Amino acid sequence: MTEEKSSYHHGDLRAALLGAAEKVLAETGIEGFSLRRVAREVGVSHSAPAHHFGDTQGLLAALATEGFSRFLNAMQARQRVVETRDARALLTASGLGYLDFAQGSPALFQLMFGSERVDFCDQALDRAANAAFDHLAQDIARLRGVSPYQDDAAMADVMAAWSMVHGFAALLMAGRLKPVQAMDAPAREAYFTALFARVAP
Amino acid sequence: MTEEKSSYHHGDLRAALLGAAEKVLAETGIEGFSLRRVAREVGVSHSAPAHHFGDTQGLLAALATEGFSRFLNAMQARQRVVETRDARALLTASGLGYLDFAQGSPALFQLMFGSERVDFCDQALDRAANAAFDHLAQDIARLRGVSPYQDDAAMADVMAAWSMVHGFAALLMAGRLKPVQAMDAPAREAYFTALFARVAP
DNA sequence: ACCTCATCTGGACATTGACAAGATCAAGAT
DNA sequence: ATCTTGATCTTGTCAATGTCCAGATGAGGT
Repeated sequence: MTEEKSSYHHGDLRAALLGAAEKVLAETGIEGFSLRRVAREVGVSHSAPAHHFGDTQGLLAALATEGFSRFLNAMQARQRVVETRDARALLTASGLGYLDFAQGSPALFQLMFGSERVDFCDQALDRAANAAFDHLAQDIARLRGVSPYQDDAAMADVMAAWSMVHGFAALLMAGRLKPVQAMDAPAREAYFTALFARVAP
Repeated sequence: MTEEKSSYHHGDLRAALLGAAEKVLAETGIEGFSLRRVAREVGVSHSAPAHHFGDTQGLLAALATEGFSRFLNAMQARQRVVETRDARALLTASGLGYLDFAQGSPALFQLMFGSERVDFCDQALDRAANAAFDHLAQDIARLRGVSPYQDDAAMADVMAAWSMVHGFAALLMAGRLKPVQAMDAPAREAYFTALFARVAP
């Protein structure tokens, strides 16, 4: 974190831009996001980001890629504090991690799932997104004892679990789940856990 | 639909702007949406929309309001073609209508649920959104025989149903439900129906 | 010492949202 | 018949933005 703004070359501008971009995204939201503002935040010229990310889509794609990585971490973090190795408890933990991420980084969550500004043709992004989803698939595989990629019923479990968590998270972030929004964090978790149990009976 | 561009006053500019706005939204998406482009589409000066809607947020709020109205219509339309009066069949029909709307107007769907550019403080918008959700609540009420607003278990059913449909629709629109996207329309409907049945056992 | 090339700067251009002042016109008041 | 009022729409303007382009800078290899 040592400040060194003497040199013409920044040293690690790409990482600095990504960090600033996340800050700007969290502050202004997707719609208010601006390349020039990100550049200002870092203290470089307005067109410096272009060299590293091409255009706005490029920067947002990189940001979303990092987002999916943290998204995966959030699910794994919840699983790490689970005492048992019970497959159902681990699946629920992933769901709670899913919610943790959405509530902790709402703008990033929205960027990853609800924006046309991200280009999923980007290979790194697609890989990161698939890795996060594969994690849920593995949870189902552990629960069912068979890989969803080889068993249609298990794949249906995956789809049901994804849809349920994501719908709950998205509606909550959109402010459309008023009865749930009135709850405090522990009550909300318990409520979600009960709902989530329906998809993996 | 008679063209009359002779007069200085348009006659029903507000409606014309709303129609053009929906067209522009569908063509360019939310991020590419532009007030000036809408004005151009109607053949009117670039700041004419401001008088009717204030600013961009105002127009999008009006657009989202109309969207929720059609959203409700889509669910009701599916229910109308149901032969039986079976409560479960009617709930499923609502879910399929939910999907119809999302797939038929993806940009509008995204505007209504996933954009910060819409101001839900707008009363008309909030009323339209609540009306659409109340419809699902009534489906559950018919199924359970008790109003969700008076019974916590029934409200949990509503939350589960909302989360499931919305998650399925949102992930499908985001291109994240690859196994489902490969299906044709009838297969997709059958698949969703099977998933949806889990939340109302 | 020189070269090469990735990195970063500064200027330019078209487009946008918002604002302000004025033009146009319909409808009621006198 | 003329005036007034207010809603509707236009024109001009400003700052901000994304993208492109030519050029400045300097690190690392030859």
